[in-house]
Amino acid sequence: MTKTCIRVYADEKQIKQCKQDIEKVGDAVNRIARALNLAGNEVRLKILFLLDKESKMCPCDLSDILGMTVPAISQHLRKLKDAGLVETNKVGQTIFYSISESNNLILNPIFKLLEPENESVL
Amino acid sequence: MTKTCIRVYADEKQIKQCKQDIEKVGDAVNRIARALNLAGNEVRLKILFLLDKESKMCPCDLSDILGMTVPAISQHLRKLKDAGLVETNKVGQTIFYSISESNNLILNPIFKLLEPENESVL
DNA sequence: CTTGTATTTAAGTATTTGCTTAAACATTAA
DNA sequence: TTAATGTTTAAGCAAATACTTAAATACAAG
Repeated sequence: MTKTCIRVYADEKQIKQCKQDIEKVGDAVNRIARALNLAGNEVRLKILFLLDKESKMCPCDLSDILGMTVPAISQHLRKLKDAGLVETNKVGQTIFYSISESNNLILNPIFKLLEPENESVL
Repeated sequence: MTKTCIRVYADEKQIKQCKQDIEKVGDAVNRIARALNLAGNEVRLKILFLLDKESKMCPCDLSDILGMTVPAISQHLRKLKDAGLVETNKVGQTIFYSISESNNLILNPIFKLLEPENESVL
C-alpha cells in the first residue's frame, strides 16, 4: 500500500507550526501574490515602470512606446486598475493612468530595482 | 481613414525619451518580471515564504503543509529551481530545497511584506 | 448632426498554466 | 534481491492568459 508520502523522519512539530504560520499569512499572501502576478508580466511591468517615471500616461502613448495595439494595452491597464494598482483621470477624451498610492509598499521595492544604479541585479 | 491612434496632443519628445528608457531597462525588466511572475502565484509564494522561514524543506513536507499532492509541489519547485530562485541539497533520499542567495534583491522586499509587523499592507 | 479621435468592449484563438493520475527513478532498509 | 520511501517525469485536460480584429462608446469640433 504505497501511501503517498508524509516523510518517516518528518518533524511533526515543525510541520504543525508551519501550517499555523501559513494560515496566519494566508490573506497577505493572497493579496501580495495577486499584485506580484500582475507585475510579473513584461508588458505590465513596463507600463508600471513608465507610469512611475512619468507620473501619468494615456493608453495611446503607452501603445506607441511599447509598440503594441491600443486594445492590448487597454486590457492590461484594466487588469491593473481592477486590482487597484493604477487609477485614472479623464481629461477631455483622453484618460490618464497613474500609479495609485495604496500599493506602494509592494511596488516601490520593485521600482527601486529598475533604477539605473541597480544594474547589479542578479 | 481611421488611423488607429497616436494622440494629436502627444508629446513627441516625451515619447521618444520613454522609448529609450524602456530599451535601457529592457533586460532588467525581463529578469525581474520573470521572478515576480514566479512569486506571483499563491502556492509558490507560500513555498518561498516557508523556505525563507525554515531555511530548508523537502517536497513531502511542503505537500503536507500546503495540502497539495507531491507532484504538484514538485512541479512548482522545478520552476523555482529552473529560474534559480531556489537550490537543492540531497541527503539520502530526501531533497532539501532552500532559497538561493542570488535573487535576494528581488525576494527580500517581498518577504519583508509578510512579516507579522507588516500587517498594515494594502 | 456628422466626423474624427481616444478609448473600451467583445468575440475568437493559440498558448500557457496548474493541476491530475500513472509510471519511472533513486535510495534505503529488510 | 525485494519492498518501501521520497521524488521526479510524463501525459492529459480544464481553465486562464494575452493577443487579434471588429464593433461599440464617449467626447470634441466642424
